[in-house]
Amino acid sequence: MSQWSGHARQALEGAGYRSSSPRAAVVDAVAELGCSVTAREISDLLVRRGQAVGLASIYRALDLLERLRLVQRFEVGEGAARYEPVQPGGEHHHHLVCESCGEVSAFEDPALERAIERLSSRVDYAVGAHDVTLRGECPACHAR
Amino acid sequence: MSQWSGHARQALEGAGYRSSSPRAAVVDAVAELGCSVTAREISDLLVRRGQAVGLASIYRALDLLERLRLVQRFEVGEGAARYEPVQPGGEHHHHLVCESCGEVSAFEDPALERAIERLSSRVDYAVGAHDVTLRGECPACHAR
DNA sequence: GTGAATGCAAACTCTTTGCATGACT
DNA sequence: AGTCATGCAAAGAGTTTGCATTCAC
Repeated sequence: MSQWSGHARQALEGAGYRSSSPRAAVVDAVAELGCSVTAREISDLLVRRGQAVGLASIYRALDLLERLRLVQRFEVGEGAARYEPVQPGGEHHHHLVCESCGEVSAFEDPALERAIERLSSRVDYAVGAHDVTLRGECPACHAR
Repeated sequence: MSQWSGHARQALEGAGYRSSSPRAAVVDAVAELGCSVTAREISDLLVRRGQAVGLASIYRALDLLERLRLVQRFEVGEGAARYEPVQPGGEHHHHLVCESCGEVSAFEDPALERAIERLSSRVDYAVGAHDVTLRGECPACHAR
């Protein structure tokens, strides 16, 4: 994951963007928090660390990272957008959302990826990305 | 689709909810607009028809329909939630979103459903629902 | 008649934007 | 020096909530 932050900084620089410390702090926070982060969570982490960055700048940084395809934005229906680092290798995962407690966890499934790939070549859209969300109850909530 | 509105009204009544005309109008609007509707789109349709219903009541009705699993809520990243009727038979589809013009269209794919089903039984969540979004360019935007 | 549903307006949350200040190259 | 980036505060959009009124049963 730390390898992602290097990748991201390099990509930003290569695209001609300045490497200011607020921006770098956001990149680090995304790298550290990893899968499924909220703008507010990034802000909270940076405040705790004493590197507070204005929320507006966090959104601007995330927006930029998204345009450079360094993060992917998605929503699971809590009103807040979630972001996660895009791995340079292309590996990626999808999400399980617990409808009781809101927990978001990740899974990978090659068979699912293959099905989506085959499907993508069949539809009339030029498909560039996809995401899958499974909803249900996490083991902890289910036990009750 | 009209069969859905009957199903929905019956389910509402059966669950002990009053059948007021604003609520019925929302059900009809969802049935008519079908796949992928926004609260504002419902409101606009009802205004055009002269059956205007307050936005708050539309949200309350949608919320209720969702709790009764008569509609499913999802978001494709435009800030507004989308809703669609849940067919009693269980047939369902997923969505293609054009990243250029925002158009949302639907597709079905049995192979994808099978992959998700197999996957669902393997994860440690009790999976109750799923959704898949493919993002890319629609044929019209791609032509440019 | 009684409790549920509605409508309006105010409140909230998340996100974006305008603008003056400050920082990289 | 010249931009680009930041921070703050205000503006926006979507959604929710409080409360008095209306309506279904």
